[in-house]
Amino acid sequence: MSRARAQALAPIPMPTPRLRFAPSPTGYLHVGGARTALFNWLYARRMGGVFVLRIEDTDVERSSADMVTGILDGMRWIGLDWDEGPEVGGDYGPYFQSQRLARYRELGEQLVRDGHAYYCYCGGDKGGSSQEGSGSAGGAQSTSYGETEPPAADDAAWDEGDTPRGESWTYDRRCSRLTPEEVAAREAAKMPRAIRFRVPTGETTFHDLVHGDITFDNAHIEDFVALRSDGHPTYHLSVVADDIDMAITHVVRGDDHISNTPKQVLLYRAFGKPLPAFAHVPLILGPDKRRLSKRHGATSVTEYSRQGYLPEAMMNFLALLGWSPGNDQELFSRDELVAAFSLEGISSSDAVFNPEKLEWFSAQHIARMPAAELVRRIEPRLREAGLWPVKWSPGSSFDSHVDASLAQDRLDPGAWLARLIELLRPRAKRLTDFVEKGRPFLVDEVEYDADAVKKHLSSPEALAHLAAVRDTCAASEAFTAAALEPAIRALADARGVKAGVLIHPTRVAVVGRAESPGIFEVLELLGRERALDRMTRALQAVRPQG
RNA sequence: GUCCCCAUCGUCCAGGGGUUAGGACGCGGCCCUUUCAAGGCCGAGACCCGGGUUCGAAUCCCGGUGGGGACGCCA
Repeated sequence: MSRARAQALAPIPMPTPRLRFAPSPTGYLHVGGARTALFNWLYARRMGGVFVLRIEDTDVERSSADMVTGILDGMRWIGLDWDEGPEVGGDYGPYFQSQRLARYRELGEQLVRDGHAYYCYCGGDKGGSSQEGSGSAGGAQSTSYGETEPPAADDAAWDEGDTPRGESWTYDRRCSRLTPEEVAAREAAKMPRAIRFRVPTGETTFHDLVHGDITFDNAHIEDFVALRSDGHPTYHLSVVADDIDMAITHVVRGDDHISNTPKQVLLYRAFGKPLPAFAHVPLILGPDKRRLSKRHGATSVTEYSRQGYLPEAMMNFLALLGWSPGNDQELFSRDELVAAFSLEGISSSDAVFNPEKLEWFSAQHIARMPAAELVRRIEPRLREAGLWPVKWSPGSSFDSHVDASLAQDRLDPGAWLARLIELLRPRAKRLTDFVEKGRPFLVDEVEYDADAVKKHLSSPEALAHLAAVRDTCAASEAFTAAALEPAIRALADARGVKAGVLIHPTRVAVVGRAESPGIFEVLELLGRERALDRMTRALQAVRPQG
């Protein structure tokens, strides 16, 4: 606190915050990565800093250009833009690690020269690891069922050997002890060599903005490979090299990187560079509390886009998954999030992804979206479903399949569509709902739901009511909700029934379903011709059975 | 197994030495109502356990338990 005061008195020039999101293009953008990107972006925007997008494609085998495109699209969909990176460039490029390989090699050699690393000729396998435990045959870790579980009671003997049970298999550093002659011999033999970092003894501590100080005993840190024998860097080297070269000030990433951080801290020190600020954000879990993955269903943001969730909702939802403004506000626009965001608000415990709440956010953002914008978002979906009712654009004429009587009523297609959307809006959770619930208004032939017909349109009484309603509607001078409602209510009185008794069959007749927006608005929107026609046809279709 | 992180309603969060422990999603009920929603109101629902510090602990400390993550020439 006193430091903050001192700053207020005599501002220390703070470098512009530079944050980055550094996805590996080995898969689509999933919600966990999206949230990490979001937190970085929010903080950069909040602080007036720079948001860098860097593609970590050093794993040539698993990376692909398609995935890069997918990730970029996913970020754009959520509403994240980047100041430096693919497609926009920047002063610290290139932003693909595959284009920075020379730099990593240079840095790798520098580590060796400075004594922080050494050449390792052990090859791709783990040769030189600790001996296998006496009981473990095979050594295939992934099928560890029986042999990794020692006998419970008489396990004292397991602890006696010089390879204590449970010791992690760390590289035994054999190549670090090679004499210059031995190294020369191997070089002469052109043996492939990797560069391994020489982890010093002692402890490594770093400060984490969400977890506080975290300390690791270096004894638990392996002499990790920094540069592979094929000349490609490992993640640790490339990340540190780039974060240094790109002047990254804040590293905000998933909790799963905490155990990588001490290795990277060691690299920063070996390079003689100051550490960035670290903030490790909690992970997003599935309902089973395990790390979110494909088997939990949709995890790619593209999939949520396809399912019609609003990107505003996704951003809002993701922001609140592991972060809080400190009060009870939940609904945020993008600008409000930027204004409210702080690293202090990030929580330290993992969060379970709750699709139902995401859907609620989506409904809330739909409810708040300006009408014109909503139409713009819905249009491509209606077109795709063959339901777009306007020939060219809002303001021109209706497509042929929409009732000519609408044109007679001198309704502008854009206005008509806007009214339809407003009727649907409070019932919509996703953009797909507008297609689904709007369909009866946009087709020539309604599909009749069998259950609805059975329930509301099968009895002789219901059909008689429907016929009466049709006649009343036909007689109504104006085909508007305001005119139809009193007329139909009066009809109900005259027939000695509640209005609902008339309305149910009418609804099923005109939209084919038991649910719809208010029936009077529905009738008005449908227009006289289509509404009467549907009632008539319903009567004809059902009568023979009644 | 080893190391690291974490622990408030089912879920997401707020709070935090003395509170009727707050909000949201979901759930139940009521209101509104022509249906379905939306909206409004009400309700059920939580501080992991054990020690310690303290007049007082959900809150601070320690231990346990539980959960998660990491232990690659993947990122």
